[in-house]
Amino acid sequence: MNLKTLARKLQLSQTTVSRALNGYPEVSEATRRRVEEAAREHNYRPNSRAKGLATGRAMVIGHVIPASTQHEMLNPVFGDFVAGASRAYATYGYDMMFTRVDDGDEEQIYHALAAKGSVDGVILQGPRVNDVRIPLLNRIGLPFIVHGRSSGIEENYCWVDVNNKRSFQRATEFLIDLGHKRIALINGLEDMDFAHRRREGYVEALKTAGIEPDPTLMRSAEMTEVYGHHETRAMLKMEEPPTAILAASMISAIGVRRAIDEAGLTLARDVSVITHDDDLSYLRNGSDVPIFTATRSSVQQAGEILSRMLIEKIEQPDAPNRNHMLEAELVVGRSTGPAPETRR
Amino acid sequence: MNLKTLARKLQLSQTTVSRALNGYPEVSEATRRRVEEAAREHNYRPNSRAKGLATGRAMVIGHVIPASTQHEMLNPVFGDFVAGASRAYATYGYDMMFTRVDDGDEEQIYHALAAKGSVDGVILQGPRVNDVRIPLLNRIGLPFIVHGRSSGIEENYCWVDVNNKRSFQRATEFLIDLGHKRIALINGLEDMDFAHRRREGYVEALKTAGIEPDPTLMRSAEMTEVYGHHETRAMLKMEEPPTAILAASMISAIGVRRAIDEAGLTLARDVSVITHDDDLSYLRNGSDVPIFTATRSSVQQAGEILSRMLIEKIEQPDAPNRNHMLEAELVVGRSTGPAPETRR
DNA sequence: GGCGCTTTCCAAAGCGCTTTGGATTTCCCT
DNA sequence: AGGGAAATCCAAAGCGCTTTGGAAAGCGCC
Repeated sequence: MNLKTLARKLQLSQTTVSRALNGYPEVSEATRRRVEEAAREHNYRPNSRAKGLATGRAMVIGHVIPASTQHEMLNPVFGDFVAGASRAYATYGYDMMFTRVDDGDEEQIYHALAAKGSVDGVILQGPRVNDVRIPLLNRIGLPFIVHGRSSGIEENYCWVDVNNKRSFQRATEFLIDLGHKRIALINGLEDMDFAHRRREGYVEALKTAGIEPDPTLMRSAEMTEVYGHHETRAMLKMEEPPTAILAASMISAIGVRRAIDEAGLTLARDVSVITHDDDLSYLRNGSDVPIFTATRSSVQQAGEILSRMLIEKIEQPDAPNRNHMLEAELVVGRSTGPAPETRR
Repeated sequence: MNLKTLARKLQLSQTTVSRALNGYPEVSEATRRRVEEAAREHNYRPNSRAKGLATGRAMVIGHVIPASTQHEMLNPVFGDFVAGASRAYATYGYDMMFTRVDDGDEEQIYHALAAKGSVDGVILQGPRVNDVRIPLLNRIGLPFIVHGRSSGIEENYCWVDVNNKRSFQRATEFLIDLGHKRIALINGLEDMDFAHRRREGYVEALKTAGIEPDPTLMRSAEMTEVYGHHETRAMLKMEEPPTAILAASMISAIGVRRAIDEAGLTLARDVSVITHDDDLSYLRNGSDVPIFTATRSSVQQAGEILSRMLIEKIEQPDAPNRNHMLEAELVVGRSTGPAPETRR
């Protein structure tokens, strides 16, 4: 069923039917009702490609997912983020499209998306330090918004980010206040901007407290469970092992915990752990009492805010770029306690 | 840059340029090269909506994601599945589109997708027992493939599934062979087909061994960490607690493990655990030695097979429906041991 | 009754591509 | 040289929608 046959069936012109369905005022309420009725009955929906061609709008938001460095899609954070984003899309009538990109082809892909006109805007996930995609997108002129920021990029762009530096600074201070001096950081990949900032916060808190940051206590990699386990096990075997560990995600914290258990140590008593908690639905930080002391910020909520802002940007291209900083809250759970030395 | 201006620039007709770019033989190699060169130089890409309108193909695969019962998207499995699928899409030139659907609107959504023509086919994720979406899609005539199967649906359809029944049957037998008699099942939601089948396998193994299934040892809910923890804690407080637990996913198994630790018991020695392992990239079951004994089947691989089969179906609509059964392998890790009674 | 205004509708152009049906040129062979 | 096949190109229609620029009808008003 297409417009033409529907119009013929109704003995009306395509124009009138189209206008009736799109809420234009030039059509009487009576015919509008008649048209809507018929549309429902015949299960008519305007062909999205034709509509897009005519309007120049795709009503689709693009997500470009790096493939070989597998961060984004495989990271459990991805699902929650997308769930949040989809909530906003659904209310505004947008669909979301994912395009996989192999490393190095990024410039290509963005050019292609813009030229093909298959999306009205894109969400830039997982920004790195000095991320070239930002100037690229500005140059191309495709509306975009960044989930996170990019240190080193001076250009003006739209972003939503968690205050990663502050939250890890606070977490570190919290441990210092508990008497810890050997505090390890099991960070994400530090070319990722969020990890870069977290490290800054961690280092700054240490320095402020007069503790010299120890490079052997700072690790960086993709935030898997196995990674958390591996690094913790290694560090616990050190001559002066850490008494506290900052982990980058719930998943890696689970690995940290496994290593602590295996070493015959007790969480909180022997080794304190603080993790960042993205508040993932499938991996809640406990039910009533949090398992881990954590810096918490819902990535699902971030997704929703982000996509809403992008849609606003698409619909009002000339509005100035907006930003939104989310503060992570520090929730105290069962994984932290006074430093062992302090106790004696 | 569009076809028209590109053609004008080349002093050629649109027809010739289009044919040159789409590999038709009616154009000389010389002009083809000239055209390709110019297209590259001007960064020309055919507008996907216009192309779609003309060809009747969207080159997009749809994923419909249930929203309120949040299983699919939030489940960490989602990311890995999509990553696998995207690999196939990328090689065949398809994009993937996600549409969020609130409960009850499913019929609507599929009708809309088909009528709007915004996708060439859909992947049906998370089939339930007696899933009405299958007859619906058959009726609508939109190409689709099911990730899993649906018990109770007799219609002919295309699917890829893990042999869930067999794998849980084997896992249960494995525990029985170790002397366990009180074996608990912490299952997923049992209106989901995969969970339904796992339970069948579990029950059948028990009965075959002459063990009467105990309803108090069978739990069912969404497979979160907190759920695994909660049910395990409850069961360990029973008069006759289980000596072995079958968990439905790595995430819930982590919760199971946490409850065992908290109860002061030791994994494998006091309580054995087997889990299903979807081989998620961020949640590998250990590095060299598996953490958990598990039935393992890569969901990423499933995604790839599934999307490839769907594309084949789209490109050859008249080919008969194909199916693909994946066998989960049983990997023995450090979470299982002989039943406590047996040891004395 | 004729004028202007609003209401209601329509024919046709245009979005950017593919594809049909032909036209033109080149080439080879007898 | 002439005829047919092969190679190369093109004009125009069509995909299904929106939107422009009017036209027709209905209305009150002087």
